Amino acid sequence: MNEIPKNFDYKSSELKWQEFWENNKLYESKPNPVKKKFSVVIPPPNVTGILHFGHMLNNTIQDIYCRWKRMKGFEVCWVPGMDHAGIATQVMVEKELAKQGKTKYDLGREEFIKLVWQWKEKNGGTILKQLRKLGASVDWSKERFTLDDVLSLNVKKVFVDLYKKGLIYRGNRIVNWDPASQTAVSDDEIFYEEKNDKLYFIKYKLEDSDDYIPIATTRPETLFGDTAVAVNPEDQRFKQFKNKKVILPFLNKLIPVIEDDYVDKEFGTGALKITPAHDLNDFEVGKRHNLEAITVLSKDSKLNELAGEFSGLEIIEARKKIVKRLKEMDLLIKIEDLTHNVAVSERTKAVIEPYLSEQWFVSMKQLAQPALRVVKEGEIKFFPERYEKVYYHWMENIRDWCISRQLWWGHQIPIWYHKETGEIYCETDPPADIQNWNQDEDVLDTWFSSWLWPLSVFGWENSEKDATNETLNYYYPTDFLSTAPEIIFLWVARMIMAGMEYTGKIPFSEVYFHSTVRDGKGLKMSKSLGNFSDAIELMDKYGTDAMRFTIVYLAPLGNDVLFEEEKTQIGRNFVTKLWNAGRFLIMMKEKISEDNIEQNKSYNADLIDVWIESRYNSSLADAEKFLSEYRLNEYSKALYNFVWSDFCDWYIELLKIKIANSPENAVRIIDTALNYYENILKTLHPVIPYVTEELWHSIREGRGEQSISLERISESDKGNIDQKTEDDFEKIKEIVTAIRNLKINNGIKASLPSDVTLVSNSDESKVLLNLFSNYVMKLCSLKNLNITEKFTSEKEFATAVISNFEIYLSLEGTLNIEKQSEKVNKEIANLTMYIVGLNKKLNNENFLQKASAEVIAKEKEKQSEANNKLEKLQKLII
RNA sequence: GGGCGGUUAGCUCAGUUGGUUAGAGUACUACCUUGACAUGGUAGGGGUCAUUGGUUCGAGUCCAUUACCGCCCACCA
Repeated sequence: MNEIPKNFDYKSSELKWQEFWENNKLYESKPNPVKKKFSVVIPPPNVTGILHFGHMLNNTIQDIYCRWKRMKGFEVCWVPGMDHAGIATQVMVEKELAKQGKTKYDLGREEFIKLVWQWKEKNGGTILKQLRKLGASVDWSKERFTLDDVLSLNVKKVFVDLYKKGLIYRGNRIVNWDPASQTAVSDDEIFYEEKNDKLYFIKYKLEDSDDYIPIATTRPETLFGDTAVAVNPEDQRFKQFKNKKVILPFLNKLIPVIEDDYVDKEFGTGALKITPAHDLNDFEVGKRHNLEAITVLSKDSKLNELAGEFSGLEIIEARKKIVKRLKEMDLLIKIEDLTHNVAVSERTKAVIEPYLSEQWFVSMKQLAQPALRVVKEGEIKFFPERYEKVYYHWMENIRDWCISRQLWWGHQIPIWYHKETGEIYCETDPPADIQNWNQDEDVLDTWFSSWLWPLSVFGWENSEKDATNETLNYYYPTDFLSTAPEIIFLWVARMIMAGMEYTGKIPFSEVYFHSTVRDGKGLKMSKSLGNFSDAIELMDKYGTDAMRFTIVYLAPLGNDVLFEEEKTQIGRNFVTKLWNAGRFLIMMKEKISEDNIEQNKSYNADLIDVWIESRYNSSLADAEKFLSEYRLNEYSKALYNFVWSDFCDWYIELLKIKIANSPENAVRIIDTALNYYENILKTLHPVIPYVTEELWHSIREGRGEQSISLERISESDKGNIDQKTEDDFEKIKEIVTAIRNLKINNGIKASLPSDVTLVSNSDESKVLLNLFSNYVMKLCSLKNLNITEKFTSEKEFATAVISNFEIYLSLEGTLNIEKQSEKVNKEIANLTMYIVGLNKKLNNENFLQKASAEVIAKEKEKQSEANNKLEKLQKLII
């Protein structure tokens, strides 16, 4: 056997196992009707993506479940892949082009797309390499990309299908227009910025008098598109304007005064100009009152020909000039400062222009119904549960989905317009006489391919063939989805809708929304804030296992993870501890075989064996329970505590003594320990894959198994959980701690052999102690341990009381009487307070009447125990 | 503005249907280079459970209120 280094050399070992797993195709899955399956699809990261803490957490979680289920005997299939990420990718390539002083128009659509593909092949997919480093046990043979042929065909099929069902329509809608990239962006691709602006108060004169309605606006330049002035129906100030018309400045056009609840009486003047083509709310008002929507801005945010003398001007300049002219015409009342939120494009940072344009929409109401039902009826469960409410609210108020994007990178819309007749053709394949048709220029929203992901990765094709598609029928619906809460609507809800619409089945049964990873102060990690740690760098520095363990240990269900580099010590130290425990056991095993002492054939399990068996099964049961509840931090803590405290601090320490005491049982003892250690490695493998694999091979050297990840984790055996033994053991631990405590507090070196007398009247306790006296002596460095019923002595002793034991530590002249009695007095004081409280409770008639008999009995027992202890303590003082 | 979470030791979190003197890890302090591990061992100090009020024999736990933090939705011209 090779010398085992003091620390795990993760740098070389990680790569070794990662390649081993992949080259041997350990995680490739095939439908296996004999086994239960566990299938998961990865939330496809952007092809431009780089692994950050969110990915690390999310993929570690998925890997934990996949490895755990695999080791529980499931046929596990975890499908990896990437998303083409329309805007992100296109913007990235456009930036590269810009460095060469070129734009995409210089290349043309076809060449540009070629270039993006080249970029993808060369630079894309970094994140998949990083997933390998993370140890993700995905099935690489099933890797998919949302622009793969099959997936693209699915996208087209679904578009055509929904179009023919009348669920996709073209409409004039206000969209968030990004003037910089010249495309509509979704609500999720914009953010709001607080901005200081001006609020202009303008007179709109009545047609037949000199009276006017004062309106307030931040955007006077859009007045050319005004088609009404609206007031609140309850606003008494404007009653006389009801059914009247006002004159639009510059154009001298008459527009009606209308009443609508939408208008806030308190804001501005209480009268609002309505510009349906350039404001979302105005558009809604316009629809209610049948108003015309007049576009006065061009796509690059300049006033168009309707603006007369101002046409061709940029917004800001036009605004200045218009205000100046209004003032000259005595139509400007005043200008106020105003702070308000302005929508900004996430990608280009340009101010979003609400713009009326022709876009393609999916009608959502009908699709939402079944998707709402399956969550309400519990067919799909969310963790944490509260996201169900969020989901209901959104689904019940769902809006139509704008799916067209004015981009080149993505799935081009399968719609062709006849050059002459304008007729619309919608099929997956182009029309035969293609020269007479123009295809719609737009591409589909990236989420239009992602919402089919759980179906399309398994070869679904929306045809009769699906019924006999073994892969699809075996793996779909998937079992588990782990994702970020931000994309509950963008992605999760839509996958449920697509699943229900196309298969009548849910796409997954449980959804876990993982924590948001923040910095130590609770701020979201971002490059601009500079509080961004590089996940990969830290993996290199501390080891992947340490990072995986730490981040899971820190992630409570439903709360954020506050991550700081120094916290990585939790995982690093634990991995080291695990490593060294294994190293020690292997060394012991070697040493024992070298000693070559004849072994006893019969070995009877003792209390320590029963205890560790019980603790192992309890911990395993806890771990499983926490996993099933998605309480990952508790799961990792349960294992951490078992390994560190029970196994290393107590079991291994006891084992050293046990072997020294009975070398004729050494082989049996160390083999038992190694067996537990193997079990520990297995239960930890899902969260700490590399170290456990490495150690497992060290332990089982020459026995030919492939990988620990293909081993089985046994069921936790409730029958082997022995609460009585665990309680007894706690008593021993208490006594050991108390004796050590006495030594330290009396200035006796821990290693100095001392005499201790334990006094107890309980036969049961004495039997227990006698069994362990040898261990207690070693653990506390005693030269004598006397167990008796009565004890008196003239010598000086340090004393303590633990449950039904009195402990006397011989001081042999080192006594510190003051310190000693101070300690006991303090304990007596505390105990007395406690007893007073109990007495009060037990003398309270109300309590005796209303509390359950069980509770009362419990309280009485506490009382007598406390009195008992008090009595013993008082005796010590005298 | 509407909705939803959270607030327990310096920090990160547990705390079951109300019933011990509220627990753990970490950080801190002291001691220990004991033949796996100083990325270690042993022990110790540290909390009026955010506020106020209520229900109850009994509240960290249930109800209400306020404050602060966070998230989601909407975005007011």
